[in-house]
Amino acid sequence: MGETVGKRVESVTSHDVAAKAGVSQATVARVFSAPDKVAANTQRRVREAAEAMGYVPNAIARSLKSQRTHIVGAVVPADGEYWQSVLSAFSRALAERGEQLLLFSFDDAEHVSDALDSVEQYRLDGLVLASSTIGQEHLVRMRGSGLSVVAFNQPAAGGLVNSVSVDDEAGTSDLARHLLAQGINSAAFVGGVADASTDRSRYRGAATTLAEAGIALPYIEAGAYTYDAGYKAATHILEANDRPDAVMVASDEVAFGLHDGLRSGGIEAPHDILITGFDGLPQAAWAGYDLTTLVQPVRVLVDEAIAIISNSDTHEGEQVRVATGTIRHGRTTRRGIDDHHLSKREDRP
Amino acid sequence: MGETVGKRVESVTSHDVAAKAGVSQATVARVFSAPDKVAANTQRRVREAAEAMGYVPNAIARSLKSQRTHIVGAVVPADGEYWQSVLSAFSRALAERGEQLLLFSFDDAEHVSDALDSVEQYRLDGLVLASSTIGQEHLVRMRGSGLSVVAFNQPAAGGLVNSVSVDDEAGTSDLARHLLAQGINSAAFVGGVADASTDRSRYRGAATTLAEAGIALPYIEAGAYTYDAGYKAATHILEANDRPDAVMVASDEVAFGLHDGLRSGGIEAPHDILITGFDGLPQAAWAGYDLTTLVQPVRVLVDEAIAIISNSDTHEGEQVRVATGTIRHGRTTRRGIDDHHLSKREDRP
DNA sequence: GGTCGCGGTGCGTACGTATTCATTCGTTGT
DNA sequence: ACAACGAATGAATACGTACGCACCGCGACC
Repeated sequence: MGETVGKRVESVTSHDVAAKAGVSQATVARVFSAPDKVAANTQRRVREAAEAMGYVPNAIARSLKSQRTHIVGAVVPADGEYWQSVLSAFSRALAERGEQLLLFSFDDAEHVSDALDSVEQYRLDGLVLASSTIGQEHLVRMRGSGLSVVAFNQPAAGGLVNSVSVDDEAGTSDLARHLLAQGINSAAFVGGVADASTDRSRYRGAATTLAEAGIALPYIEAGAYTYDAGYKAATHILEANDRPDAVMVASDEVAFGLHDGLRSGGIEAPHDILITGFDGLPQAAWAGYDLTTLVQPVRVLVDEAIAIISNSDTHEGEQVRVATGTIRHGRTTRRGIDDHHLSKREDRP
Repeated sequence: MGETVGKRVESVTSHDVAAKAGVSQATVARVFSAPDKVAANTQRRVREAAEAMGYVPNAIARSLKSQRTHIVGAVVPADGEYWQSVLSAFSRALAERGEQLLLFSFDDAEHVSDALDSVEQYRLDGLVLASSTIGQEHLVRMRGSGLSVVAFNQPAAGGLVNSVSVDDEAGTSDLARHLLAQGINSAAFVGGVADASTDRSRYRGAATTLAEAGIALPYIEAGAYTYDAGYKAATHILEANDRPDAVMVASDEVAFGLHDGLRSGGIEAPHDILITGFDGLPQAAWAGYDLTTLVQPVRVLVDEAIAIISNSDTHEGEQVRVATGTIRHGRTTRRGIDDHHLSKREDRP
């Protein structure tokens, strides 16, 4: 183990390269930031020297000088399948544009504040705030910090900061219409957290549309946007006197739990009950679920968010983009194998 | 320079605060980086001025001076449930230590190189390389760049760079013993990508242990570590002349697909076949699967990785940590539902 | 042929902070 | 009471790069 003689890997700078190539530091800097301003001949000499010395431009110093970090921050909940897919999409989209992604994920609302403290110190080019559990006081604070902020799927943030979100209300409205087309006569709604703005919007879209058909939509709160919460919420359906024809769930992950919870109680979809989700997670396509759900146009939302961030002269609170999702038609609402019309089914053991 | 009187949302620096508080810039800097070196009285004045002006220390400048960014990079595949859980764990662990996480995720191997280019420019405190699809040439290159690198679950990297990984061989060996205890007489192994080092290790552990009991272990390659690949691989089992008693799968996500693929072919676990996975994903605990799997001690691995990175004087290639997982006993290997006595809670059609 | 224009390069400086060194002042030891 | 000392602070500098400005040489235009 004698190849490296001490910690001698230190910091070869543009000055070092300049000396070796026989040019000035400024020229070296230009080679790597504005190549068209340097003669081809000189450029080749510099690049050779840089290569030989293992020179790599220092992005930190560059950022300090240029006041642009090329880093976008993302504050995202640590848990939840949906947020992970959003994060993945952001990472991809930013990489394509040569931007880096600084990740702040948090368990509970407590840590959000700590994360935002750090956010301010790094002079990021932009900041994406995901999760509807971020309080308004944080939004206001970030707005004042001078960087361009965009709230992701947090409808309530509209007017405070830029925001992009899926059209929750239109989404559940579409799903409700789809259920009506299947001939349902009753339904229930399973939400995650009742006072989340997305939860309210999604319920409203469903309830309004069903009301037009004269169908009431009782609300059941699972308590969290998790599989377990959905599994437990199934008992509310199982123990009800008259079982609804369909259950609309506020998120796919909760829907998976509900699906399995109902099955453990002997209720199968779509035979005994119809189920719809929301989000369009990859798992919704898994054969084990094959869930009918509203697929969020994540890529569109992400691109919009990045566009807003890049366009730095957008005044805060002005941009409010809403994208509409599309229905994925899965097994869980596929009627007709053994019953063409809906009626209360008591023929199950 | 003079006092700029007017609307200045941008850049309130330590100099500005110093002027307002009637102290020098050095004192302001000390208040925020070494508070115990400043008199309480002065400190209060400075903090008040800073608060009033909305001063926030500039982490970029700090990093340039101190040569430490407090940012750790992570190169992680964009897809795959397992990697997302690892990422989540890293994010949490780093946040607790006041470090930030710069995320580089990639779709295919092409983009890895681009990502690593960026990695070098930001002078990160450390770098985590996840995914076994990172070529050795990249490892060597990173090793030479002077930052402390640690390979995550990439056994083949041992000796080249620091590495932490789960004990694949011991894991599948344990699972195999568990299966033997269930009385199996035949088995098959479904891998993801045949030439991945983790795939080979996991197969070896299973095959060796089963061989001791006189059981051969044919290898089936799913082609990828995805649900769909597992679903398709099920056909190999379904079409086989004599169906094995058990299938050991190299990853949970593939196991889920296999499970559902077998079910669609009328083969149910554990009634007709036993299934084991590997990784210990949250979904393995979902009632729909309840998969027997080897739970990776992700938190331990992550902590080890961070410890190696923090301990900057560890020479590359010296640290090779291996952690052993624990078996999660799920439904998919629970023999006796139909063989022996069992309290049937519900009948399956 | 002189001046204008322009591509190409060097010099100097600024980005905002951390830290070394020197200086001042109040305190303690004998 | 005087010297020695430590705590507190200010002045100056360095971290590595980008960019404005000045400068130089050379072809073009009138």
